[in-house]
Amino acid sequence: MPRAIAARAPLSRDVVLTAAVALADERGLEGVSMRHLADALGVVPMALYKHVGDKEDLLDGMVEHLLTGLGVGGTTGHQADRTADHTSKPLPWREAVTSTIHGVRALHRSHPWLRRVLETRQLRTPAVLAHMERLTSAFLAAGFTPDLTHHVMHLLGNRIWGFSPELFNETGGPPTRRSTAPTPDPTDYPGILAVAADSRARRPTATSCDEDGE
Amino acid sequence: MPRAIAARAPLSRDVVLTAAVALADERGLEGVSMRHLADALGVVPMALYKHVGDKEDLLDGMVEHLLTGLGVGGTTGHQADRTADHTSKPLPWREAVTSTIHGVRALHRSHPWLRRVLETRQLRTPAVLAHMERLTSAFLAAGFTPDLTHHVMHLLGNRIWGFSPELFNETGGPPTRRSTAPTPDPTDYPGILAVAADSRARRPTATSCDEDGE
DNA sequence: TAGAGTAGGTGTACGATGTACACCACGTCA
DNA sequence: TGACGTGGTGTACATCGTACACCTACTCTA
Repeated sequence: MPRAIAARAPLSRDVVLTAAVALADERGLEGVSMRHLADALGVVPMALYKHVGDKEDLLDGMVEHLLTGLGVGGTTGHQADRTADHTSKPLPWREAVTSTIHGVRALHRSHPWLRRVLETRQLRTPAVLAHMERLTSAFLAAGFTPDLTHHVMHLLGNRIWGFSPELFNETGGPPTRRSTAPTPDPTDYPGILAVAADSRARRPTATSCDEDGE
Repeated sequence: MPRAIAARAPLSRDVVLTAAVALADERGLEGVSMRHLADALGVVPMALYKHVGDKEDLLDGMVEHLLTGLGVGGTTGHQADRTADHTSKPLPWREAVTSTIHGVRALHRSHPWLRRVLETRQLRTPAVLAHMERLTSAFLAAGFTPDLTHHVMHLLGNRIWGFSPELFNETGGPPTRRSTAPTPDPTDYPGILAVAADSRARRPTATSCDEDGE
C-alpha cells in the first residue's frame, strides 16, 4: 500500500502553524521539533519545509499566528480605538492601551511558551509591528511627544509583551534568514516610524534611555 | 606519541567558565557547544562534564561567573551601601541602586549574549540572588514597604537585568537538574525573603501585579 | 613500600535534531 | 499529449548533548 490513498488535509502554512501552537501548548516548547510536528500532522518532516522555510520561520509564524488572532478578535473584542473620539470618555487612549495589554497577557496565560519564543526573536513581522503600532499611535494620539512615547514604551515594556525586549533597536539589517512569510511595509506603521525617527535624531550618545525616573 | 607529556593547565570549573565566556564573546552563543568549548581548551568534550554537570549548568555558571565579578569589583568599585548611613547624602539608596544597575548594563555591553542566557534561565544561583538582594535591601533600607519594593522591582525589571524576567516566581521546585555548583542558602537574602513572604501573604488572586500605575 | 581510592581525562557510542538533495505524484494549462 | 508547478517522500549527513566504560596519576593510609 503505497501511502494509502491518503485522504489527509491539504496542509498549508496556517495549518502547520496552528498545529505547532497546539503542540507547544501540550508538550511545551521543547516538544516542538520538526519531526514531532511532522508526525503530529501525519506527514514526513521535510514536508513542512514546503510551508515554513526553516524552524526560525516556524517560530516566527507561531507568534504571528497568535498576535494576529489578538488583533482581529482581541480578548475583549474591540480594536484599539481607531474608531476615534466619538465618545466623551475622558481617557480613551488609556482604555485602548490597557485593553491591548490585557490581550497579550491573556495570550501569555494560555500559551506559557510564548514568552520564551518572543524573547529569542528579532520581531519585525507584521502582526508584531501592528501590535506596537497600536500602542504607539495610542500614545501619540493622546498628545505624547515621540520622545516621551519612546520612554513610556520602554517603561511599559514589561507590560507590553509580558516582558521587555529591546524595542526600536536599530539593527534592522538585511533579511539573512529566508522566510516564506510576507514582509512588512514600513508605511503601515507611522507611529513607530515617528518615534524611531525622533529617537534616531537625538542619539549621538547613549545606547538607550539612560537615567531612570521612578 | 600517546597524548604527549601534556603540559596543559589543570582545568577547573572556573577555567571552564572563563573559557566559555570568552568563547561566547567571540563566536556568539551558538558557538558555545560542549565540543567547541572542549577543543578550545585542548580537551575531549566529556572532560568538561567533570566540572560542569551539563550544559544548563555551564550556562548558569557563565552567568554566575559574570555576576560574581560584578559583585566584588563592580563597575564603579563600591558595594551596595551596607556601609550604612554614616554620610549626609540625601539619597544613598538611590545611588546604590543606580550604581548596581549600571554594573549590569556594562556587562550587557561587553557580553551581548548575556541577555539571551539570562532569559532562558530560572536564575536562583548565589550571585543572581546576591544581585537582587543588593537592590531589594537598598529599597527596604530606604523605607519602602515590601509590597512597594516588589512593585518597584517589577517596574524596574527592565533596568535591573537589562530586561524584565519574572522575579520572585514561586516555582522554586526541587532541583531536578544536577549541578556541580554550590546551592544557595535562603537566609543570606533577607530582603528578598521579606518581599517574597509579603507578596505570598497577600496573593489569593492575580498571577502577578495586575494593574499598571504609569 | 604496597595497595587502595579518587580526581581528572579519554574513547566510543547513541539518539535526537535541523535540513540539503533527489525524487515522485498529481493537477492544470498549452 | 506533454510540460510544468505544487506538495509530499526518502535518504543522508553534520552536529549536538551526554551515557558508559576505561585508563592514568596522584595522594593517603597501613
